[in-house]
Amino acid sequence: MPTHFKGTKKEIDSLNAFIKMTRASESINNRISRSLAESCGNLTISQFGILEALLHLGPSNQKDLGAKILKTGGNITLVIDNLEKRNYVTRETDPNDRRASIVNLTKEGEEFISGYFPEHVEKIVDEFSVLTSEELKELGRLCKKVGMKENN
Amino acid sequence: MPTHFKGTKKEIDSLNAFIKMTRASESINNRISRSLAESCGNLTISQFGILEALLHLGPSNQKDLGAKILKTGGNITLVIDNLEKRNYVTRETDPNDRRASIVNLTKEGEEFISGYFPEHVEKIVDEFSVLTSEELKELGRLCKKVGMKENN
DNA sequence: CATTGTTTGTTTAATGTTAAACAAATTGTA
DNA sequence: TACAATTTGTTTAACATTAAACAAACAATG
Repeated sequence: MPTHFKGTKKEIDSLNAFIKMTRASESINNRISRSLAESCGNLTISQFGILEALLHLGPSNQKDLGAKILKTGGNITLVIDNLEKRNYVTRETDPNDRRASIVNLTKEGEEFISGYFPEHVEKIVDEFSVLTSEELKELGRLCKKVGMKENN
Repeated sequence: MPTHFKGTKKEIDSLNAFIKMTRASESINNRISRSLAESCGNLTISQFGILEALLHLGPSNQKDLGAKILKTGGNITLVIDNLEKRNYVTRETDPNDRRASIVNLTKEGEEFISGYFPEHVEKIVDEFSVLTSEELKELGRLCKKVGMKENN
């Protein structure tokens, strides 16, 4: 189902790449979302993203977490609020900059995310299992190249 | 900034591809969204997707439109409602299946989407301009392959 | 010091999204 | 025909997301 758009080769190829990338990404993320809701007490993909970031980056302020999961500041406030209610994270004010809150994983949050992460990885491996290992690397490389064009 | 996760090569490569694909897709779609809001009277990316589908597929029922833009039925109802308020589409009941509404582009909707589409395409071309034409095609091919794995 | 601008996080209002429950029309099967 | 199951669209409640306005802390410059 290529686009019916009549344009230059470059336009058609760009549009096709865009549509296919969007569809692939959204359908995978929809399935991951549903898994999280089912197996993890209605955990949101944003909440999961924050936990994941904290696990791998260590304590971080909300600004950095927002940049990491590509959400706006107001949204991060709510996501952290909800994670706090679950006792998965705590906030503490940065002594070096009292505007900033440093978000920390609690013991409970750390146990949850590190325990669930392998299962999450297996789901993703399964999603990409149609690609050869060369294709997988190439896909990563190409998406990185496109994603790097952040600054326009 | 590859993931700090320790796992097999396949796990790491899958996770990297997933993260990079998600980031690339979301950051591009965020920018497209913002453009639509600014230049098109707060048109939503879902609304735009529906108009685009109608332009290229012709009149379609809500079920098919939902499948096209990967949104749930209840959401399609609202999106079509909002497009109706803008006088961009109309609903008519399918004479062959009275459960179904066939959604049509109005003259106004058709003029809007076909007039704006070239500008939209240029934005996308620009987003992917960091790739060579071979890379562009390969990205499309790989995403298609991953996206086809719909049925699990 | 005072002022000005920036950064960080919060709040609010408007809207989008989903899942679940539902009604109506259709289809299949006995 | 009658009955059950499916399909299509709608409604509702709960929640996520954003942009905009805001307050507090910081930084820079006079």
